[in-house]
Amino acid sequence: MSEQVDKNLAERAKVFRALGHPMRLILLNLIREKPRHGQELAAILSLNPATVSHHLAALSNAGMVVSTKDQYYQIFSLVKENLAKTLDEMIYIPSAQMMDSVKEDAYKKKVLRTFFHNNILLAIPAQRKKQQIILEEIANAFEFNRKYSEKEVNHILVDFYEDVASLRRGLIDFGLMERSQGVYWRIKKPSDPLPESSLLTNKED
Amino acid sequence: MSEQVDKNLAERAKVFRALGHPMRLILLNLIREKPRHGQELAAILSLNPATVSHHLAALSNAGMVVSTKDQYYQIFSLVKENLAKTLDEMIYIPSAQMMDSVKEDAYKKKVLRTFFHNNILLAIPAQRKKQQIILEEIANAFEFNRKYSEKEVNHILVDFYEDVASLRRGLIDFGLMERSQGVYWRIKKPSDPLPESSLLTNKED
DNA sequence: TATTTATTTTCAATTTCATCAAATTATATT
DNA sequence: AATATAATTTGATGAAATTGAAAATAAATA
Repeated sequence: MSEQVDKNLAERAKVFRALGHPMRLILLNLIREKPRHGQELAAILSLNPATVSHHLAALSNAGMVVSTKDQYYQIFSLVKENLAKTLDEMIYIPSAQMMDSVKEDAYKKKVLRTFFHNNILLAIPAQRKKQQIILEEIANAFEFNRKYSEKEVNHILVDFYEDVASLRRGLIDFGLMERSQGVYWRIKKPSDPLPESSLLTNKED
Repeated sequence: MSEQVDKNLAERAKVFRALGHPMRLILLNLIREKPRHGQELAAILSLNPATVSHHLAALSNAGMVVSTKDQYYQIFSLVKENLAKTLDEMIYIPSAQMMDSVKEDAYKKKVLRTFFHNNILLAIPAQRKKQQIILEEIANAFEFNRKYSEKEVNHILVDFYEDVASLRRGLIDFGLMERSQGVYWRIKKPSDPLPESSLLTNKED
């Protein structure tokens, strides 16, 4: 439940962050006039195309714009529905959920501080609740709607912790990722079931 | 005119940036329930008071909260009026002003790129229009609603450029700062008049 | 196939932000 | 005065964001 809010919270913050740059506000207004492609926007703003691409990616990740491909043009247009809310609505957390959310947040932060240092996992926690927290954190290194080979998965995981096999299995067990014939992909927030298995018990893969 | 928009743009972006952090969203919701002081908020969130202070300063600078002093408590409360707008309204720039704004922005960026490197002023431009741009940039290093001694002013300016006397005089001439008996303060955007004097002509101070 | 055009990704340099400890400022209490 | 409490500022450190050059993709066209 409070999970839901927390998740939401991070996502709301992401929207605000995406809007928190003057150049991106100009981009949105140019796109509002009519859908445009990156090259055009870069020309208008006399900006490096790569820079525009970065900005558009941020806006796209936050759901403020969508793009469709037309020939070799990527045409960006505004998602007006997502701009209809007031700041107030974007910010609001029902007070019933507040304390849960706050406590959850404080607990998570404590666990992450304990088990991570400089983005490196010091050890795999013994408690499943804590495993869940650290695995959710690690899962964020993977994008949604993308396939990863096992090699790619390992490459990402080894930066966190040497025992990539345990991490990989944990991500699957906790429903954060799925695998089919050697291909992995991230899963869109499961309904938070604690799995039977623990990362510290059955070690085979 | 397009100045007006640009200025606005930066300010709007600042509001979004202030809202672009999960912790600050929680802070706003806690403050919404009832006005609170920093210590209380820090305790609830098990956060260092200094951290809370920084967050509240960001929210305050963006106009999302105000504070009143009561004994030695600084009580923060929500500015609901500023949360009533939709994202759309916050973002919108009338298309008439768009092109002006864009051109202005591109020009400014070009001038700043030419005359600054790593936040250091390479030279004082000869044209007053460009002087204005670089001085406005430098003026941002000073806060509003604060007094600075000449020593403090110099200390800030010397990081930009050795000839602090010229910069100081420029800030005054262009109406970006005012001085009275050795005390300086920043001025709230004048109506952009180009002064008669140029930084490169009369050099006495 | 080779070349052009648009876009994205990767990498590196730089800047800005987040966080907390320590020092400082301001007010209240003894 | 000395002590206690709240808040802010400063400094250090790590994390994240911005930017653009260069390389990699992808589609169109000669």
